[in-house]
Parts: sequence; C-alpha cells; structure tokens
Amino acid sequence: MLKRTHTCGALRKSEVGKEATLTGWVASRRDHGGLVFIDLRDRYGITQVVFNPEYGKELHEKAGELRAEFVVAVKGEVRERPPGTVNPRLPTGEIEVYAKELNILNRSEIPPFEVEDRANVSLEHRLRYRYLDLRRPTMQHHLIFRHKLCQLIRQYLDSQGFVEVETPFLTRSTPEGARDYLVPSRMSHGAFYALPQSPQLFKQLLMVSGMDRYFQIVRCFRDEDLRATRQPEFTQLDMEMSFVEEEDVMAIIEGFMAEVFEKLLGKKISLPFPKLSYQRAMELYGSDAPDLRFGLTIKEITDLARESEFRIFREAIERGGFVRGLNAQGCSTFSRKEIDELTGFVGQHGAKGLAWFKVEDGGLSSPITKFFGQGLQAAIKERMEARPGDLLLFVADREKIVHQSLSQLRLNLGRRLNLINNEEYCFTWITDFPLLEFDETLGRYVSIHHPFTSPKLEDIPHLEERPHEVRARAYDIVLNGVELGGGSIRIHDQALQQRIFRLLGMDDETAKKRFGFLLEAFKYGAPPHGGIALGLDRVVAMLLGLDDIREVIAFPKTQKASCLLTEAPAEVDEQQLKELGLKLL
RNA sequence: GGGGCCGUAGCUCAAUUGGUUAGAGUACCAGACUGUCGAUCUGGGGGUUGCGGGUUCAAGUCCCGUCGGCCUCGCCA
Repeated sequence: MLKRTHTCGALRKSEVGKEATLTGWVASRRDHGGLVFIDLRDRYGITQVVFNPEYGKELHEKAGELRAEFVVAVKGEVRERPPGTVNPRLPTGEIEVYAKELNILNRSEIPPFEVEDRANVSLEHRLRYRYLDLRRPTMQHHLIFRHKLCQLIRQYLDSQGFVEVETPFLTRSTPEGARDYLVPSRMSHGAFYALPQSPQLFKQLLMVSGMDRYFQIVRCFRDEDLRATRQPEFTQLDMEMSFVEEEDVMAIIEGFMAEVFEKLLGKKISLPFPKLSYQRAMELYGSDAPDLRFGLTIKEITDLARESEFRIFREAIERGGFVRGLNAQGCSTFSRKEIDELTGFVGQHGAKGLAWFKVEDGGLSSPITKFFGQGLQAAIKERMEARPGDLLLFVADREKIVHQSLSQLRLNLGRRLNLINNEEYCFTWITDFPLLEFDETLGRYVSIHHPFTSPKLEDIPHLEERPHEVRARAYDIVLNGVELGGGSIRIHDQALQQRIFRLLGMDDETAKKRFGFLLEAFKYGAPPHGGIALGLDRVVAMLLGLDDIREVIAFPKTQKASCLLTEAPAEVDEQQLKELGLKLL
C-alpha cells in the first residue's frame, strides 16, 4: 500500500516539484474524457488530483472507475496550477498533484446523501448514517473544536491545581431530581444501580478526602424528555474546591472563560462578569437565565391596574396575581393580525390573554382604553416610559405565568425587532437563588438547586419558620440567555444537612438510608467546599454559534431517546433477563 | 402526559377544490468532451406517496389508527 507523505490540507507552492502521496476519500470527480480531476478529501482539507491520459492508459482507465467516497492513495508530482486555474477557495488551491500511481483502497456504494457541507439533509438521515455526516468538514470542525476545548480545560485547570478524578457510573439511585436510568444487578436480583445525574456526592466525598481541587469531564444521565439543548446523556465539566466561597469558584470560571475566548475565538471578554440576583432577574426579565444583549425590561403596573375598570386585570389581581408588561418601542404600527399572533404566542406559555395599547400623541389607543381614565393612562405611559409610536403589552395572571409569558415575549420581540447583536457575548452570574420551593403536587418543599446546597448563613436561623424566604449560596452562569451551568457552596455540616433533609420531608431514617454515607463522611472532618458544573455540550454549541447540541455530539439520540444508527434501545435475549432476575410485564 | 408540524424518486422538495399517465432540482447510469473545481452537453433508469383501515364514482390530498422525525408545554434537583 502506498503510504501518505502529506495530508490533503498540507501541500503549498513551496512543495512544487516534489513527489507526494496522498490518501483520502473522493469528494468529487470531474471527468473530461481526457483529463480527470479528483478532489481528494481527508480531515485536513481537499487537494485536487489530476489524471492525464499521457501518463499511461491503465492509470487513466483506473481513474475513470473512481466514484464518490472511494478511498484511495495517489502518488504523483506536486505542480503549480496553470495560470487562470488557481482555486482561491482552497488553501491548497495554488497546486495540484499530477498522479502517477493510484491505489483504490476501498470502493463505496452510492452514498445515501452527498457528503458536502452545503448538502441539505434531514436530521433523521444524518443520524441514521452519522459516520457519513461526520465526514463533512463542518462536523469535523465541530468535533475538533470540542476536542480543543477539552484540551484547554485540562491545561487550564491543571495550572490552577485541579486534579482530574473519575467517579463511578454504576452508583445508587437518589430519587431527588430527574428520573434515573437504572441498571439491574445480576449479583443482587431486585437491586439496581443508577447512572449518575451528576457526580455530585462523589465530588463532595473527594473534598472530604482532602483532594482540595477536583474536576472531571464526565457523562451524566437524565431520563427526561428531550429538546434541541437536552440529551439523555450529556457531558459536564464538573468541578469542586475546598476552603472556598462563592467568589473563588466564580473567579476560576471567569479566568477559564477568558482563556477560552482568547485562545479559541481570539476574543477578549471583560472580567469580572456582572452579578444579578435571582429576584432582580425575575423582576426585570421574568427569567433566571436572561439574555442581557438587549433591554426591553418588564415593568410592573399591578398598582395602576387595580385602579382601572378593566375586569380582567382586577380579577387577576384579586386572585393574588400581577399585571406586568413590556414596551415594544415603535411597534404601534403592528397590525391586528400581528398582535393576534403575539397573543397566541403568550398563550403557548400559559397566559390567557395579552392586553395592548398603542401610544399616541394624546393618550392610549386600544379596545380597552375606555376602562382606563385619563390620569391612569398618563400614569401607565409614564411607568412604561412610553412615547408616541410605542406598543404596550400586558399580561395579568399568577406570577409564574406572568414571568414565563413575558420572558418569552421579550425574547420573541428582541429577535423580531433585531435588538440582538449576534457578535456580542453577555455573561452574567445569577445569585441569591431561593433554597427551596413549595411543590404543590408533592405537598412539600423541594430543593431548587439540590439538597446539598448551603443556605446563606444569615438565613439559617429562620430555616424552619420561613423556609421559602431562605436564600441559597447558589449561582448560575448565563451567557446570552442560555444557562451554561450552575453550582453552589455546599453544606459541610452533618447537623445542618440533616435539618435540610427534614425540611424536604425526609425523615431521619430515610435520609440515613439514602445519604447515610454522606452524613457519616461529614462526621470525619469535612472541609467547607463548593463547586460548579458546566454543560459542556452547551458551551461548545454556544462558542460555535449553534443552538442545537446534537451538532457537537458525535452520536446523539433522537427525541424519543433512540439511536437511529444502532437502533438502541433494543430488546434483549430471554436469557439475559433471566440472569438478571427480570420479567417483562 | 398535553398541543402542533412533517413523512411523495437515493436526497431536498412540488403536485390547484379530492379528478386523467405523481413532477422538478440534485444524485445515479450511459455516451461525448484535455483545465475543471457546485464542470458542461446529450440521452436514460428510478415511485407500494411510511404502514393499516375507512369515506368516495375517484384519495398523495379527507377521516381514524399506528410507526418514525421535528418543535413546544409539562418535566429536566
């Protein structure tokens, strides 16, 4: 077999006159009857190979057999291309290889779709033939970029004293949080491992071990419904540090992000990242992951709406709801149809309606203006900072619905009105999350972050009396409206951890059964510690300007969590079930 | 679990109100062609309209079910 001397991206004018052997796939063939041109592709690039009939009849006939995706080795002379035939779109476009010898290493059936970046193929077919999809230069770039990011992570965290430690995939189920993927035990019938939703408890135990600074690029598993940004198995950059407070964890991430942007994107970002409290974020943006590349903040008019004659507003307020809205500047030209579309849009997010006013020179114009007196209209205009030509949009409902619908409406308008600069990267830390949230269906409090998150020290005294007011030492990092990750300072005190379990409605016996190993470990000198985990797939996607993490995962799953390539999940043999002591219902 | 969109040639799509032989681009095959690079020109092959049932004189089109893909709400500590 011919061994390659260069890759398909390597040859330049400086190699003209030399002999070279290239290997790769036939990307395209242009057969002129006499001259035959082949674009040869490998991971490194594309080089044009020329077959001239004057170099031998046999060679030329063999070249005529070539088809798309054949695997070949070609030996020949590197020549400068004749004047006027240089291809400026290829880095190798000034040269070509004049073939003297051709080995067809493997043939290919006609591929189900063309292996080209511009090919427009459904995700279904791309996943079914992922190995062909991944042959496309764009997809190779995504995977290589991801690899480079991982290299950078290891290099940076190593320089900061972090140690990479692997933690088990076969572990025990912890019912708090997402649904677990279960693995039956052959040794102990009726018992199951769970695949980790994150290595949370192990990394805390590593802190008790004195590892001091830990990280891991690790697969996590959650058996929940999928989205473009959610896969059942995904990768986290997981970190934990001892003897730290919030600022220490944030500083590491900020330093890391600055390095990533500089080395991978050639961009400077300003440090430190701004901080926004959860409460403020919800007030202004209705979301704990706001896109700060544009303003269009939410304004409160509940107090004014209470004074109106508008029944829908008044009833919503009487039921304990709120009236809040957005000022879509310059949008009074929106047609009735456009406003109906917006109404339908907020309807998808739970709002029962969308009240609107067009701002005119005199007052407000709308079918419901008659329910608002002159003074009230003026007050609303002032509150909304409205000027003639603006469109005011309001939702009246329970707070959760108001938040959801207005935050989505804000994003919708931001895109529609071109308020978003795609070149901009707006990082922010969201801080001071509530520790707990009352779950109506469970009839008890649940952790917002996870049960190992420390409450703020000053809130600990009223943990039991006013649990909903207790704030957590938790923080999320948000970039352009996408939550990249989150973390917290953990509880390292056994007694406090036990109090939290009790608040979550877990009796001591259950807590001991589920988390006894952690409580026990805390008895033997657990240092104060905290950490963070970033969704690596999301980070890679964001950095590449993509909104679908399937573009940066080699073999992702479909929305039904199946793999179109391997057809997993699949049935297993009766014998396998028997060994596991399982029977299908 | 709820709502929505889609499934037609290898691929990406079209097909009027339900109406004659289901088309286009590309890919593929054959021929021609010595400077192309999304080659060009000429010709050709290619369809159980996802699957099953129903309505109708007549179904790619309408209805029911089912399978698959996507989006979305819930869910995702």
